[in-house]
Parts: sequence; C-alpha cells; structure tokens
Amino acid sequence: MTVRTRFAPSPTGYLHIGGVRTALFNWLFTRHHGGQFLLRIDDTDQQRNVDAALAPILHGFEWLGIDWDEGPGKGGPHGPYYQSQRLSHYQAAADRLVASGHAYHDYARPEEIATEREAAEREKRPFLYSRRWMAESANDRVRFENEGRSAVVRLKMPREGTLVIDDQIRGQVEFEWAREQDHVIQRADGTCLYHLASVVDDHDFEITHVIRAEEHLSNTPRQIFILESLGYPRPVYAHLPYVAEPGSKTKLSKRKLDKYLKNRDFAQIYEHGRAIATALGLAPAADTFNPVIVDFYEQVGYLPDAIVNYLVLLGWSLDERTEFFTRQQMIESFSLGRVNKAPASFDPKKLWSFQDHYMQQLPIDQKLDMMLPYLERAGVVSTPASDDVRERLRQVIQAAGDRLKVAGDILDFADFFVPDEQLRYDEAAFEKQLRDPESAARLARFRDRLSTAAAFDPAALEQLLQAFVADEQIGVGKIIHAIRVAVTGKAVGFGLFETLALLGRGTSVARIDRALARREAQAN
RNA sequence: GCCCCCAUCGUCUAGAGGCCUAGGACGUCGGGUUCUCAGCCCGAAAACCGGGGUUCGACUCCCCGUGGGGGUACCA
Repeated sequence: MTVRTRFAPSPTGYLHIGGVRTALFNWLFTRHHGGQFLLRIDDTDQQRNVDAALAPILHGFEWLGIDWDEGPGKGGPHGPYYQSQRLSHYQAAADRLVASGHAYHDYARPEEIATEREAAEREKRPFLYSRRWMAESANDRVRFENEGRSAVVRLKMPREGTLVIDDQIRGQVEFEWAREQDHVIQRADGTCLYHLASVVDDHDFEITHVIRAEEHLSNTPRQIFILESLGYPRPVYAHLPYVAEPGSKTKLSKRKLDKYLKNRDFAQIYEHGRAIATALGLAPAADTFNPVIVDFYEQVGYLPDAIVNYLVLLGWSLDERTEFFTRQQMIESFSLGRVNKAPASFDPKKLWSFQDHYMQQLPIDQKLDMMLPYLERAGVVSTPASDDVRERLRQVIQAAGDRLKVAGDILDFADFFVPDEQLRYDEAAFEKQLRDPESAARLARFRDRLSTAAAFDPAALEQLLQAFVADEQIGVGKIIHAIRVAVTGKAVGFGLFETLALLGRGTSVARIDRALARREAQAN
C-alpha cells in the first residue's frame, strides 16, 4: 500500500507557522515511506479570489522545500483538489447516507433544537436530539413541509456502543457513541459541511494516513461514522499537538502579535526583522509582517533549512542529542511514534540559533546570491550590480563572517557601498570617539601615516598601527575605535584592518578627513 | 454542564520501574579569547503540577484533584 497524506489549507492569504509544522510532519512521514503528499484546498466558504489568497501559502511551501505531488499547480489523477469544485461529490454522498438510513432529513427549527439542548443542560444530562422532526417517510416530508419547515440532513448516529480509535500518537482513544450528536452534514440550502466533505475527499484522494492537528481528535468519531456508513476503509489517524504561544500553552495565533511583542525575545526578533524591512522600503503590514507567518522569515532573509530544522524539533525528536538534520536525515529518521503528545511553544530565539548555525555553514557564493538582492532593493547598489560590486560584496561577506545572521543583515554593512559623502554616523559613537580634541588630533596624525603607507593590506595596516601607538605611547584602544567610527560611521563592525583594506587608501583617508571636518564644524 | 486529549529546567526535549545525586539544546548569568561587535571555548544557576495508591523501589504504572487545550455549530 502506498502511503498518501494530505494537508488542507484554507485560502487565508498567509502561511501560519503551526500549519507549516503540520504540513511538514505529513510531508516527512510521506517521504519516509515513499508515498504521495497532496494539497487539498478547503475553500468551501465560497470566497472570492481564492487563487490570490492561496498564492502566499503555495509560495511558502515552495520556499521551504515542502513539495506536493498532487494539488494546485500540480494537478493529479484525483482532481479537482479544490473543495468548491467538488460539491456534487458531497451531495451524492449525503444522498447515499440518507438512502442507506445512516442519515435523515430533519425538519426541526433551530430554536426547537436549542430548546431541547437547554433542557438537557438544565437537567445536567448529555444532550441527545429527540429526533421528533426526523422524516421517516415521504409522507413525513410532505407533512413537515406543509408546516412551512425546511430540512437539513443529519447523521443518524449510533446510540450505544464504544468506538476505539487507534491513534498513532495518542494510542487508543475511546468514545461512547451515545455522546455523539446527530450532526448536520447538509444545510437547508443543499450545501454540505466540512466533516462530510473532508471524509469524501480523503476517500476520493485515497488518503491512507490522516495526520492533522489535535483539535480534530474529538471530531473523529463522526467522521468515522460517515466513512464507515459509506463503506469506505478507515485511514490511519495521527493527531498532532498544536503549536503554542511563546512561553505559554495557549495556541499560537497570528492575531495576538501585540501580546507576543511583550515577550522580550519575540520582540527582539520582530524588531530586527522590521528594521530590515524598513530599510528595504517595504511598509511592514501587520497582516503579513508577523513572525507567526512564514512570509516574515523569507522577507528578512532566513534560510528555509533553519526553519524546517527548528520546526521538526517542535514536537518531535530522534533521541536525546541530535539537533541538526539534513532534509535527507529528517526523512530517514522521522516517525510518528516519536511525536510528542503535549503542545510545544514557539520560541523565535531558538529558531534564531538554528538560523545562526545554518548561515555559518552556507558557502560564500550562496550567501552572495542571497544578500545581493537586499542591497539592490534597498537602493544601496544599482541593479543589476556590476562585477566590481559583486566582488566587493564577496569581500565584505568574507570579512563579516558570522556577523551576518540573516541575509538582510548585509544592510548593516551598506557603508562599504555608499559614496563617502553619503556615509551616515552613529551620533552617540561619533560623540564618544571623536569629540575629545586629543583624540581628533591623534586621528589626524594617523591619517597622515595612512595616506603614505607603503602597503594597504590588513597585515601591513596592523603593523602601521602598532608602530603608531608605540610612537604615541598609547594603547591601541585609544585610537582604534575612533578610526572605526570615522571610516564606517559605526562603533561596531568587523576587524579594523580588514575594514581599512577593503575600503582602500583613498576612501579611508577621505572618510577620516570628512569625519574630522564634521567634528570641526560641530565644535564651532 | 457533558465528552475527549495533555502535563519533566523560562523554552524545545531525553527518560518506555532501579542506568536519574534527572541527560542534551536554546535562552540566562559568570569567566576566557579579542580593536568593538559577532563567533568560539570553559563554567554556573535552572525542572519531574499536587495528593493518594501499586511496588523492595516510581519522572516512569493506576486513581483523584488542579491547570491547559479541544469537541459539544445549518464553522473549519
């Protein structure tokens, strides 16, 4: 038997990080067993613009490297994969259930059901519909309709016995049939409801393993009733715990961003991303610019491998120590048996540490291809970038080393690409390092040595500085920071000698001159 | 209300009765390397929700609480 699984996104316009985790587990399980993973679109609320709302979701999966074998954009032998195009299947199934006596036309008015339910609640007994308005014959239907009633189709659920579900993650779960309601499967207007649709689709798509969020565990009995009444085989079930908020056991929701931003780590990740988006001139819209949504990470320049590696460990582990997995290793080692039962809360700081790790591993050519577009989009370099710019970028990336955590961080080093007169200064650093007249004088003296230096490579520059501090009888700390601020505008950056060598003699000297002149102007 | 699921450091987790004076990772704190920052190295603090059982012995099994989540919709 070929394993077939599915993920069923609703076209909401964004890809939620928790949804990705569910899809990822489906995908890993399927790839592990050499099966097929498909995407089915839950667009039963007939909304407009399904394709537009779906695009970011499909794009997100593609970006993360979670590919599907059948579904939107892929086609497949079981299509269509959009629920809105499958309504006739559901109606046919509803008709069959009525014909076989597993469902019935119910003519109760909503308020009549509500009255029964309230009575049950008052008497503290479980509610079970009396089926008073159940049509048992064509005559009943005519009679009820003459009373001005309209019908929905309800499941005629068993009222005794126990259902045992053998869940791959939870183990055996038991339900009393008598606690299950006669759920509506078809509305008065003829449209069908989710549970029916889902069961019919899973059967039509030959889904063998239903791996989904635990919120569906309680829904499983009614789905099993439907599928067994229809004569369909029962798939294997696995109910995943949900992904919770940072530092809490409450389900993660994109609507609660404001609340999450009170968490220091979360806020840090968000602000870092926002600074990059702002530099790119993207007006960060609350709708998509949200660390709960995958799009955020792509915009800021995270690596898909980091996100996937982080997510696979959110509710799953191989053993007590393995942290890093290639895709292949993940696929080989994934099993539902090692999925946790308890919800796992989303920790952007830990994701960050995976990002750090994967970025360190990334070959420089790939970093270059990934980072150049950020400089182009921010307008720091022209598009397309010249070979000279590419070469300089390569050198900057090399020198920056582990300081580049996400691709957007390259914008921190924009000062290597802007003309001298556009260099911007960190005012606090400028103040601290250059205000003192003695410091400025020293910097001017160093500038003269720099302008006549015999060689301009890092080693030679270091020697030059060592000689300088020896002559001045000071420590390197007394001058080095002032130089950095003068030539980069910032108090932090990579090694000063690499910085100077990269900028070159002309730029280095010109920038020191400019800083000194600026200081002079401020002093007056 | 009723039904179902869940519960180990702040967080992700290991643990399937003695290997546990509870292991790893992120984060935090301290130290080292260093021109700043990042990185790297070393170290520390930090947990079995509570109460009953079962057992020679419970983080592990059972029961009851408590807390969290889900279902109980003509939502998905």
